[in-house]
Amino acid sequence: MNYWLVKSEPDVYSFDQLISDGSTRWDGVRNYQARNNLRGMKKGDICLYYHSNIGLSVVGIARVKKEHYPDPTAEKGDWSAVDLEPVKPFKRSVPLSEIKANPALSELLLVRNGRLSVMPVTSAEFSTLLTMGETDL
DNA sequence: GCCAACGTTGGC
DNA sequence: GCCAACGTTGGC
Repeated sequence: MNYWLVKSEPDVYSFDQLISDGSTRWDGVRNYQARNNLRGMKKGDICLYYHSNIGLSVVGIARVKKEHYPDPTAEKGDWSAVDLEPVKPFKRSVPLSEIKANPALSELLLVRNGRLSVMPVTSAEFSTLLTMGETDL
């Protein structure tokens, strides 16, 4: 079991939208590092869901429903997509400011590389974030 | 809306 | 293979 964090702008595709859809195709990634992370996802892996631009907080938990396959939205190039399904929203969303302020999360790639949209999270970081979100898996 | 950080492209 | 120029992302 591995843990990940995925970013989405909520006015493009929010966690609430994922809940009402039941599942979604996570496509459109055009960054090699993020793509390689997508390819590392196994079915059942857990993803934290982060709202960028608006909200700036971790808002919920999703799960890998289908492992990577060629991204149908890619007209050229070697890109991948996965399918995600919602698990549950955080009881309390965790803002970026708190994440940055927490020494236990200083190595989190969200902080270290603000532009990466799909990233691995360690199990320690994951449980820290769950606690901050007042949520259990 | 601005700007910093990062990634990509292309000339040499 | 280096590096300048440019484009994009995303926080502020």
